Amino acid sequence: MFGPGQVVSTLLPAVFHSPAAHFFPAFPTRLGSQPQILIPGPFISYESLRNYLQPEPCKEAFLLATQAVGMGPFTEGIDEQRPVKQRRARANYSSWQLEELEKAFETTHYPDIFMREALALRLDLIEARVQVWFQNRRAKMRRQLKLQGQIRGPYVKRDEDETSEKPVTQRSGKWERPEGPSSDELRSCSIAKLRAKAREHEAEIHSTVNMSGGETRSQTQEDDAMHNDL
DNA sequence: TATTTAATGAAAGTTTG
DNA sequence: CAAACTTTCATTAAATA
Repeated sequence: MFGPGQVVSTLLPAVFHSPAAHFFPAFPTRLGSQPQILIPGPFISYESLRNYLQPEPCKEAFLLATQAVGMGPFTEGIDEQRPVKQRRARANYSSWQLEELEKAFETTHYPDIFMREALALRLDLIEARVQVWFQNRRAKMRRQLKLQGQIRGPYVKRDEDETSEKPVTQRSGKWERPEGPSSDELRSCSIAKLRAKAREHEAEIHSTVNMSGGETRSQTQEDDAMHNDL
């Protein structure tokens, strides 16, 4: 339906960080209170969301591109083989995004690709950010549990709620759909492929589209402003 | 300045083609 | 078997109290 880049092409970072960015799917909970303009999720390309916060492959592509063209502040005085790898700008998630992430975390500590994608779409994030958030959140939980254990003594039963949860849908590092077979697996395969393709394409896209931009800054301040306005 | 937490990279595991 | 995915863990660094 959408070729990668087709939708994105007009959505330059500058546009994306404008208030227009907030036309993207908002929360049902938030929708309850205020009517707002929505663009249905399916009309937003995966790439566009990824572009929203640039993932690493984009950056690399960008670096490579700027190097190739011989432009870019990045290349000056830099060891040719090792271009300075800029760290991604730290995202600053808005309170409503964090709320929803926390809610989701209560549901499961190990969301599968589908849940992450859905969540990402809903929160105007890219799936990679959601994934990283969950990783860090689990790390935080483990830290807290450990601390708790130290305080309470050797064996604290990881009692009740989700603390007793392990990678439920996960088997030693590999994810597995709960319901298991057939169509789900097929879908997961195709999604993985799509995502791989998307990555390839976004590299191309960004090598051209992103010349002006540089790193995106976190959108969430704007989000907050916007959503508080609502 | 200390704390919190997003981002990164390495290592190790599984599945798939 | 390599690639593509996941995980944890340790670490770095930005934002903030």
